[in-house]
Amino acid sequence: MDVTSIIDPLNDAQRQAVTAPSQAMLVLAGAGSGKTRVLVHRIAWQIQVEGLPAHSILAVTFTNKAAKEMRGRIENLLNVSANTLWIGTFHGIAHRLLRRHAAQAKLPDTFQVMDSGDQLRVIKRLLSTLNLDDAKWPPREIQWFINAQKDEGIRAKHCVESGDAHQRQMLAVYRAYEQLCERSGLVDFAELLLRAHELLRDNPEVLAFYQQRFRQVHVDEFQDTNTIQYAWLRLLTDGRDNLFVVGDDDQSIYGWRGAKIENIYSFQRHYPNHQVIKLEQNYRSTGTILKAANNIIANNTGRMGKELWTEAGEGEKISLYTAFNEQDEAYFVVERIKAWVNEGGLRSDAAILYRANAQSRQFEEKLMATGTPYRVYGGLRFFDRAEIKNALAYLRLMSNRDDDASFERIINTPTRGIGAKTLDELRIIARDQSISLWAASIALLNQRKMTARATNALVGFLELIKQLSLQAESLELYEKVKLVVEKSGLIALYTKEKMDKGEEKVENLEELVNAAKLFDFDRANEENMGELDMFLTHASLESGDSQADDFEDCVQLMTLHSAKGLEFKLVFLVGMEEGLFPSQQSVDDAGRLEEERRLCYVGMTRAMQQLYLCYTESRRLYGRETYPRPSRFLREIPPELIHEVRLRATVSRPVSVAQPKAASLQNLGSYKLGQRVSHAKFGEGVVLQIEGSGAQERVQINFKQVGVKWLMLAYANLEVL
DNA sequence: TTGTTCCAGCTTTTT
DNA sequence: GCTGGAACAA
Repeated sequence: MDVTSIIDPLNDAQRQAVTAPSQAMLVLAGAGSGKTRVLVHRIAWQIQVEGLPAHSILAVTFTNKAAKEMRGRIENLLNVSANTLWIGTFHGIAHRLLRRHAAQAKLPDTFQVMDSGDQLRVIKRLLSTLNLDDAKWPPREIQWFINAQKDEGIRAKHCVESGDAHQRQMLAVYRAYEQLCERSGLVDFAELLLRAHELLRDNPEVLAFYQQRFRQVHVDEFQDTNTIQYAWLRLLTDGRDNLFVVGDDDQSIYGWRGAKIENIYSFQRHYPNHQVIKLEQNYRSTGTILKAANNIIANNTGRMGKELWTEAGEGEKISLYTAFNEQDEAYFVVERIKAWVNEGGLRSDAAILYRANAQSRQFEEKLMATGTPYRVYGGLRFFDRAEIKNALAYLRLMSNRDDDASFERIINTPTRGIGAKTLDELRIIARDQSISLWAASIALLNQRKMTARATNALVGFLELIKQLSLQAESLELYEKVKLVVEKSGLIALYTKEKMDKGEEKVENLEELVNAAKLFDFDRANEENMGELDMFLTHASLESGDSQADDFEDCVQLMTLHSAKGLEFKLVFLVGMEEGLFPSQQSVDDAGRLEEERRLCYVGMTRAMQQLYLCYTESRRLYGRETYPRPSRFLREIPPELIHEVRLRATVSRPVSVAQPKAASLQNLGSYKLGQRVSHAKFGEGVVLQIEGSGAQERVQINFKQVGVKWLMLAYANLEVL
């Protein structure tokens, strides 16, 4: 067997991790140190050299993307298909266990997974049936509460009632929510993990089976595991020392959603025979970038301790740009990207990273204005779109009549004359008799108390669903989807919706049919599920990319969080200001501040060749002009690594040359960048930028007293000093 | 039922 | 200051 291809591409530390005998192992892998490579090669090693059958290996990741990549790379390395290998997300694997052992997990065979949007809707509805004012009980807060409890493994019945009225009410909602999910056969994301944990904990024969089956368990991004995920891993590997985890305490940036960095420390206590291997050689960035990143992260306390190094050279200095305001910041970045492209760089090798999504707009506008293609990450995903969720809700209801969340979603979409009144009655019956809305509809019709119109409308809806189920029975999956999309009236609804929005929705529905056609049922069809249920689960568990892979070469815009795991030759880290990064909400809490610092570390280590840091002296935020101080993280970088960009020279534009026709107004040519002017109301200032021409010509002025403002030249009545 | 107005909220995100 | 959602009027 060809072992060389597995171990040859590895450095010493990596090889040590890959070829170690089976034991508990903690691989502390710094940014860009070949973390995924170690996992992939470790698994390949076990199959090819240790002779473990592929089905006895489990590998868990956080995202579908990571799981997919890992499977692909293993198959590539071994040159065989690795279907029997269990690689998936925590939620995906948990779901698989629950499907296989639905009865032991006390779930109906037809249970459906709901995503966080569905969950929020369920909670909102619950609040109204409980007669709780959702202004006083914000649904999002309750959702957060419920998920946080579940992430800690706490069911409503385990919660200790404190005297606190607020907490008691939250608990009451939690309890009601659990009942509703039970009745509707709905399982939310956190529930998947909690149920799977309970399944193993309470069924010794199931646990024993999987403990024996999985001879090796691997975990990626271990620093991001939460309490219940780690508890689940411990059950699976109890007493067997076969847990292999890879992570980086310095890259833990999801504490706010329940990730427990402490799990890394607990690991060392729980598996006393473990071995720790540090991967510190970096294959991504220049020496300068690493030095700066190391210096920043060194300000955190309680680290495991790691220092990245590289064999590559020092590289260029880190550039620091001080912008007047966010417009100027965006302008500068876009100019630099243009220069990069002119020198032969790819746009897709350039990334603009920011702390908050709201920051993207300035950059988008400037990129748009210069005709530079770009892609913004994040935003609505395919399966999150309203029209898609509506179509899926029809399919769900066909599969499971008791799915109240879907029932509510589509009972009057498209409108079919079933109003709030009928719905209210249904809810009351459902609540009083503890039955589903579907069953309540039948009960209500039997009472024969409704008006003919309402009766007809309701009967029409029930009949529609029944008819659809009947007709769908013998059809292929994609034909079922097609049938629903057409017969439900959704296509008709969106076709007549005005503006181009409706057209897009119709296209998305067609895309859904297409997705069903391409759906790879074989991939995971060992579960006892029908094809339709598989597809619906797929829709919940993999919300799909926000846009289909666009092969156009474009500039990448994303938050620092979504940049984790990626790398770019040219990186702009923008908005490096106190209050923005670190964010205002984090500065008072040492723990949260350290998480912000890790985020900064993550951002900087994305850069391969060139790193630009930017901050502004003035920024419009929530409609207010603010004058932020430079981020403290900037001061944590040794000054000798930084090159301050002297800006005006590089940014000035030949405005008067390019726009000779702007001459209609008297002031042609008298405004240059840096020109000192005076305004009747704002006083004295300096011209920063000039835009537009003729009556639209505007100048940006930094006033001594009132700060930076844009003024229409035609009305400003400026006096040149 | 739809279009309009009003009002709160405003880090980060995957599953 | 903008956006999305909910309340309200026609």
